[in-house]
Formats: sequence, C-alpha cells, structure tokens
Amino acid sequence: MMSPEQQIAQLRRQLEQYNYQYYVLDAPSVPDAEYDRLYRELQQLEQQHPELITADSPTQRVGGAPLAKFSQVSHQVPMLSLDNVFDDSDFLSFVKRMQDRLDFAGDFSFCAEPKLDGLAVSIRYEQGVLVQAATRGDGSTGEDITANIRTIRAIPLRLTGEVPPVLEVRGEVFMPLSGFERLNNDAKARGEKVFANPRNAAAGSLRQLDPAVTAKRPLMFYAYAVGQVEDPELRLNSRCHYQRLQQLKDWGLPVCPEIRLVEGTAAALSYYQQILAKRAALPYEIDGVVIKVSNLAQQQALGFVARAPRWAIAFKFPAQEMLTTLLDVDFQVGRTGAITPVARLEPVNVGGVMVSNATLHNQDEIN
DNA sequence: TCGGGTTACCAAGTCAACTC
DNA sequence: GAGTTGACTTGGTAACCCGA
Repeated sequence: MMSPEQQIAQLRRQLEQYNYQYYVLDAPSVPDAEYDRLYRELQQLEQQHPELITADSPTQRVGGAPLAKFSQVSHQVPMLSLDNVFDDSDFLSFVKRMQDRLDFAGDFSFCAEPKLDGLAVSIRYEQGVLVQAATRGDGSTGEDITANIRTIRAIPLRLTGEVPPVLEVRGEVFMPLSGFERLNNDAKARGEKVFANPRNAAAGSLRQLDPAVTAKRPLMFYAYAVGQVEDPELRLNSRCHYQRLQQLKDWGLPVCPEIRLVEGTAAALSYYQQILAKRAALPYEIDGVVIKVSNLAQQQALGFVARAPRWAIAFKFPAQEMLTTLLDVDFQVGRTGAITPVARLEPVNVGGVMVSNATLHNQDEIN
C-alpha cells in the first residue's frame, strides 16, 4: 500500500509523462479522458493533503489572484530579432558575408526551421524548475508573464534529466490554427468579438492579467534557442545548435518537428521550398523559415549586429497580394519635413489583418 | 588619398490589433 | 478612447572596404 506522498508523486510522474508524449513527441499514449481521470485523482489527493502541494505540480498551473500589472524583467542575454531576406540572391549574399567574415571557403551546416507567427518568450529554469518567464519587450527588458506561461500545458513546470542549474530557454508561443478556429467559433456562438488572427490572439492571451483566462486559450510553445546558461558540468552541448535543440526535447521541452539540420546553401534553399510547399498543410501559421549556422564556434566568431545575430536570417515567404479600391490619398509630413503620400483604402483582409492605409513612398507605379 | 559603394547603427515614425 | 505592443520601415549618419 502506497502512502499519499508516494501516490501523489506517482500521479505527477504519470501526468508529466503523458504531457511529454502528447506535446513533445506528438504521440499521445492515453485518451484525454484517462488524463482527466488521473488529474482529478491527483487534485483530490492534494485537497486531502494540502501540505504535499508543490508549485511544480500539474494541478498548480493556474494559481494566485489576477495581477494588477506586469512587472519588468531584464534579460541577462539580450533577446534579439532577425534580419530578413526575401529571395535566393539575398540569401546567397547573407552566406557570402559570413564566409568573408570568417575567411571560410567551405559551406555551412544550417539549422533550419519554420518561422512561427507568434510571440518570442524567454523561460528560465533553475535546478530544472520553471521560475520565470518574460516577453521579449525591447530586447533588453520584457514583461514578467510567468503566471500566464505556467498555464500552457506544453511547457513543463519541471525539466527531466540532468539539466544545467540555470537554463534560459527561448521560443515562440503561438496559437495552433485548430485552437484558433475553436476559440473564435465559441466566441461567435456567445455573440462576442472574434480575434483577427492567431498571432494577435496569442499576444492578447499572454497579456491577460488573470492567468485563469490565459489557461482557457489554446496556446502552444516551441523552443528554438538557449539564452543564459550556468552549466559548470557542461551538460549542454557546446558544439552544435541543432544538437542543443534535441537536448531540450529530451529534457521535456517541445521543439518544432519540422526543424532540420541541412548541409550547405543548396540544401537550405531546398528546405525553404519544401516548407513553402507545405505551408498550407501545417497546423500553425508561419511567414517564412529561419536559417541558422549550427556550428556554435562559427556563431560565436560571427557575433551580432545591433538587433540581430550575423549567423541567422529569416527567409520570408513572398508577400500576399490583394486587390482593393483606392478611396483617397493624404499627404503626411515626417519629422524631417519629408512628405509621404498615404493611400486610404477600402479595408481588405490580407493574411488575417485588415489593411485600410498604406504609405506610397518608393512606389514607381500604382495600378 | 580620394571617392563610391556597402554595411551598420540609431531614432523616429507607421500600422494594426490588442488590453484596460 | 487611450495607451501599449511588436513588427516593420525610413532617413540620416558613421565606419569600413576597395579600386583608381
């Protein structure tokens, strides 16, 4: 006969394992009803023995009262954005710039992944336990969204295995298309306002002051990088970015299943075409692919410019085009006195965003 | 050494959609 | 409706590289 303490520990392990299979391996091993049954059993046991409740229990994802406001978090390692390229020749220039800078005639190993349309977040684990999560903000200071991040079931409250004592994981919170549709259908049925697109729905969900509201939103997370690390025993791979992501997966963090290690520039271009062809079939929105030099020594040698690493690029998909009616043209004066014509348009939905204005600078021709 | 081209950086501004 | 957010763009300037 197990003690309540042992029962609780076993139920938590089981629920964590099912979560891992569902979110990380994408291979659920039990039906939802079975998960719910074990969850209720754990809840009941914890009610009977409140002294055994710990913050990393699966039942403690939604805890505490709504916040008055978000506090600020400064990033020890800045959260940068990425430079963009829009065609093959831009991408080849990016590769050549890196080769010139490294005085390297060979080809690179790239870590390639879809560019998810969501929000970048940073999640800090200390001794394997989730202790803080923050938005990117301006790159050096973000907002503390720990309470909201804890409600996302895909994000483990405790990592498994031998992890560095301090590990900051960077990744994207997004709303899968199926969840977005379900959320909007429910809102429609209740006569409430619907979200314009999954990205805004995800952004709005994370900015809820009440974590109980966030908990009801179908959010998902994929890790794509590592921030600050304290790793005296060298548990984290120090040679290859791609291998690091595989390690994060082993430790319980979901990583996008489309991530690939591609050898050379031609393979990176081919990956872009493959993902572009697959775009409509993916269960989430993307707006391009991200190509990173995978060799960490090369990453370090290439370094950073102000807002972006030199060793990574966002290879954007072609812009969507829509036809609409030009209603009027206004002229606005910028701070330098430059006059910019602004088109007032019949509102048109482009990729989930209603566009009603557009600046007309650098337009050689307007159809 | 000079001039042109490229790259990098920064501040300011735009835009759409969100929360409060 | 005001304020905020994140992504994005432009304008201006500085630094750097390279060939003449």
